[in-house]
Amino acid sequence: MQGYSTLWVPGTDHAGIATQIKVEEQLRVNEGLTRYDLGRDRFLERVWDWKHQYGNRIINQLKKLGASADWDHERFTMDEGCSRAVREVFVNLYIKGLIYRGYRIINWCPACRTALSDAEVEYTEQPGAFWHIRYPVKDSDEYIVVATTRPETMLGDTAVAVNPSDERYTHLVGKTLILPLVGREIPIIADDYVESDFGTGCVKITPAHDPNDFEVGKRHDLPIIKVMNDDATISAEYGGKYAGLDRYAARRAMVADLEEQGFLVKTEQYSHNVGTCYRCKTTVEPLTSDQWFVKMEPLAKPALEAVTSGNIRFEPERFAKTYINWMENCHDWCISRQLWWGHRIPAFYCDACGKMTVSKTDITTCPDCGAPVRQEEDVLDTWFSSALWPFSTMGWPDKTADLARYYPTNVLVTGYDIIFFWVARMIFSGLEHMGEKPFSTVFIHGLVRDAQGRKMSKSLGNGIDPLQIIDEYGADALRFALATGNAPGNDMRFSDEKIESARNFANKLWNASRFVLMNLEDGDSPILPPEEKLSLEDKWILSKLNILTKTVTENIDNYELGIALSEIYSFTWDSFCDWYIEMAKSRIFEKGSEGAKTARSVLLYTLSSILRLLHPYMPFITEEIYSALPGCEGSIMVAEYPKADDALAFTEEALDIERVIAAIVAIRARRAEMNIAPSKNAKLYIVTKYADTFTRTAKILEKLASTSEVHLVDAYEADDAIQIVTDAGRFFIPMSDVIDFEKEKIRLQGELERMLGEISRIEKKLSNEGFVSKAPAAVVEGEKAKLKKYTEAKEALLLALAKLG
RNA sequence: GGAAGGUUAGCUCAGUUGGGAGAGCAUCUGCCUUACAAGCAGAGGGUCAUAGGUUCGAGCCCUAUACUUUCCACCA
Repeated sequence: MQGYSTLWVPGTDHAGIATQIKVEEQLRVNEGLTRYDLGRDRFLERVWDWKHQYGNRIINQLKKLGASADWDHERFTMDEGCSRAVREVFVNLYIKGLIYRGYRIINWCPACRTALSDAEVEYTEQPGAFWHIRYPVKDSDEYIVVATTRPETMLGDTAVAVNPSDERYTHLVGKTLILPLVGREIPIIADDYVESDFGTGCVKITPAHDPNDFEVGKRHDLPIIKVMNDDATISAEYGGKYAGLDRYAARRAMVADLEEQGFLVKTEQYSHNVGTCYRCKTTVEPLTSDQWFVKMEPLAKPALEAVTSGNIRFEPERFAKTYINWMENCHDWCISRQLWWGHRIPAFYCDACGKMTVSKTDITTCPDCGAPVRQEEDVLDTWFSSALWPFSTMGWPDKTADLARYYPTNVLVTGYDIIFFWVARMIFSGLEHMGEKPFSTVFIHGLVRDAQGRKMSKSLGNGIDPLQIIDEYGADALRFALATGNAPGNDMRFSDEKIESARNFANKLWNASRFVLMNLEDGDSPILPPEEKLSLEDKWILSKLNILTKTVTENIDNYELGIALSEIYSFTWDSFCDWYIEMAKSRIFEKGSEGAKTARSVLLYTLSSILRLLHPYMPFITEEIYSALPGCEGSIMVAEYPKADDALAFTEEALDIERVIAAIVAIRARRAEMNIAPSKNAKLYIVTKYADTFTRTAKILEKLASTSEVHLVDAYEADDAIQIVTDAGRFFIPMSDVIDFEKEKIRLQGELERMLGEISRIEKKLSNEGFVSKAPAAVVEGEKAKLKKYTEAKEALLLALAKLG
């Protein structure tokens, strides 16, 4: 609408874990099969079937919402183009040494049977116990007590650590312990990682099942003993009598045995944070495993710099801190997943010669020895492909026209919950592979919660189906409700009241439009007549519209969508409907008159402007109404967005109407207070120094204040007042109740100052010879016109101030 | 443990260079006034969490406290 070429790429990612779980569940429930029963290829066919059946839902929801996306440009992370980009990136990073394969400790979900990245682990506070266990020192009566929340992992203990400065244990460092239940000998080591004042000051070290222990193990060159299988049962190799038991069953059994054999010193109740799988909520088991990683340090550095330098800006700004904090502290990114649904890692193993080949294209034989190769079974983290979205969707690695035109893009809009998952990774991926940031501004919005403020979730069943809301209230109402009364980045509660109010607004706009349309005559258009034909109230609404246009544009430019919308709302409802239309009626109903024609033009002009200002928020109703207006050709989608025009700033006239409105409000209030029925007309005597204003608006007063006669009396003294004369008596309203002279004075002075500022700014500009000679003539003329306008406004303000004394 | 946010009308929330305390919903009163009862016209309702400070002036800026939400890290 503002004439820019824009692109919104709609699309979806393949949601690796979530989708695979869903299809596996379907398979199990409907056919009693597992994915292994089908085998990889046939299982993937099923997933694609599922994708084709349900994958369009999001897209359809977007369409139903009226999203103005480029639907021909729709992309999916598993489509051909995106997949090609994934391979390109993977191989490039591998060659650069930024992707490596390693035996590391990772987060393992025993239910999904896959590795998870750090970001995919959610911590929840859970009650647990803290078991204090006695570890006897070899060839001695001494012992050490360790405290643990996961006694089952002691099967994999390869040391006990104490703090080197902890004098209680100094004499034991270097000695050997006998691991209870197992009988294995393990050393006592000293490491700064241990905090003396927590627990007993002694930590059992299980490098295979704890990330910190893994680090300690590396430092002390400890063996890694992995005691759990992929399904979190105890392994046969190291499990002894506990082999095959589930981790929790093993825990119970071992605690019982420890107690029986006198190793259990005490059991404390203890509440602690437990990592769970973000998809299935199963408690994550840290364990060592062969996985693929992205080396983060070299990527994080420029990504950090891009934001700290302001090259990429977060809106609202506070989210930059979230981002920076994460980027500064992130570990290497585990990108392999033991799933089938996803981009299969393009690494090929030769069993004959042991060589591994990473390749952009599929290979069947080893480039070294010619023997057949087998491809890596693992797939990539979904976010690995989502991270490439800004360029993978533009045809990269080819140098396409789209890529040249739309990379980098301006704004990324997303929720704060995926700043780490998505935004961070798009930024470092874009910088690394394109050599340039993917976008300039990250516009963060909050989350929609239910009416009680809870996060929407499947288990609570408190989610909202947008399609159902749209069905009931309309897409425009939904959009309005989501945009209004909400500051950027803040969560909002979704409630029926809110959407009903939005629906009512749409209804109000519809009815106002009906009024305008049903009163039109042939030849009417939204083109304004010359200024001298405009009435006071015309000038008032046009001035207000002009201010509105300015405010809305400024706020949208500043990403303040909610403020902009509420301005449109109150202008439309309060100013346009409640006052202007009511004021215009007296002229409108004088069919065939010049005044009626003018009023219709102003109605059309204002309505058309409202529709265009509102269109980004409420596309459907605005399009529908706009298409019915005379002089509004084509789709509103490509109509020009209103621009502020100071030729329509009628400051003085607007003030006059504000006074009349104040008077009417005061009269109505007094009537209501005195129980004068609205149907009862009253006579009005206005004693005022604003006689001129009230003369010109007598008809409006008559109608909107339910009076039969309006009499004006010039005032020479300061005893201005409105008198209401009815059968019931005579009521006085001091003019000072209607117009707060002091406040008005302050307001006018403020206005005057602004005008003087504008005037001096323009005068300075015009006195600059360079500007006058070099700027286009139209621009110079425009400035001169503005100067004239402002000067007039200044005179008017001075006059008004003089009136106030 | 670290960080960010919140505390404003009965409820849900706006309030962006410090000067008017607001909206929607709810409540009360009166109205089917020829666009609209999903509406119109009135009305009531708030020591802007607390305590200090800066300022002519603070919901807004500073300091501290209380309560609360979320994120990150995670002590075995």
